Amino acid sequence: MMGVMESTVPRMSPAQSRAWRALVGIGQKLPARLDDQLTADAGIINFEYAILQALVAAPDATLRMGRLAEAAMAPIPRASKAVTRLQKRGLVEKVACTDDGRAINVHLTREGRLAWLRATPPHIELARDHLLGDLSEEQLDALATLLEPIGARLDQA
Amino acid sequence: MMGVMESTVPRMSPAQSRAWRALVGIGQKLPARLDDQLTADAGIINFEYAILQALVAAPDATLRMGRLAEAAMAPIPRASKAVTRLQKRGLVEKVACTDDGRAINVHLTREGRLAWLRATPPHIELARDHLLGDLSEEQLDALATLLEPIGARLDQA
DNA sequence: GCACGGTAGTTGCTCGTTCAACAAACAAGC
DNA sequence: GCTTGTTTGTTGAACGAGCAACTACCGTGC
Repeated sequence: MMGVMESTVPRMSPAQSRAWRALVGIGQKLPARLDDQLTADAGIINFEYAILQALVAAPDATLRMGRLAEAAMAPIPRASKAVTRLQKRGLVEKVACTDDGRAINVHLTREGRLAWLRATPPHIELARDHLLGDLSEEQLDALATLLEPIGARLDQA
Repeated sequence: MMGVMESTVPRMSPAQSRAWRALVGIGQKLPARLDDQLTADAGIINFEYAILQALVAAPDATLRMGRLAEAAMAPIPRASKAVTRLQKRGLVEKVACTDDGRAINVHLTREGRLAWLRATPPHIELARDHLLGDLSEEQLDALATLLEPIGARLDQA
């Protein structure tokens, strides 16, 4: 009976399961690794880095909460709490918006920019040199071309 | 001054940053997607599925806690808590080991096997058909060959 | 037999994420 | 100028992960 039941379970081809395993492995280990590097070098986690990054790239180093969440590809509550954390550490400040009483402008402080500057070189180095370092331009393109459609499919419900 | 500071920040080539973005996107979205599918179909999260999977593949559907943690590629405390959760839901049972008083044998119950059977087809379908579906055998091999060294480098401290 | 170091798991605490509920402010229509 | 509905963020509670104690047990050497 057990044998009968298990025989109905669908299977993947060897190539599929190899690719799948590799993919899942990335999904498990990459986020943890990014957090480790950033925590060690700047005392922030990856998502907080994404927030600083978005602010660095923004005009006047300022972004409304909603836009910030959007730029960091996260739901608003998550951004709101992360901003509160960063504010307590002085990396960011919240400024009430005069145009719209509901809105909050998040502004990168000098401390916040310094943290970003401290975090970024090792971050790039990890990505570029350590993880992608030995891939040729063609391999990088091939990798991106293979992954992008998968990423796109992950977005649809 | 700001310009001077920013000019010292290292940069990635276009191909590198494209591949990097794709990779990080996978790392963010894939785990969440797996949890969503498994929660919807069997009321478990991905890590709990990994535990059931390891037990299904084990002789007598039983594994010592430590071996189980190893099979699920997780530290022991994480496995311990997950097993306790699964036990409370009746998917797994803990059996004291007669040989070694410290050890705990984790055994898959009938309920647990049913949950695995319920979860697996949609899980395979998501991986194989929805996410990897349109890749040829050659592309799957290429993807795995590109990702595996990256995964390996993620393991080293 | 006992003391010792090592091993197997558990538990407590902190932290970040999620989701639903909430408050506050805007905007439109009557 | 209210009221109703919508947008913008915040907050509270529940959950899982990580890490450092801690307990309990094994094994070795004396």
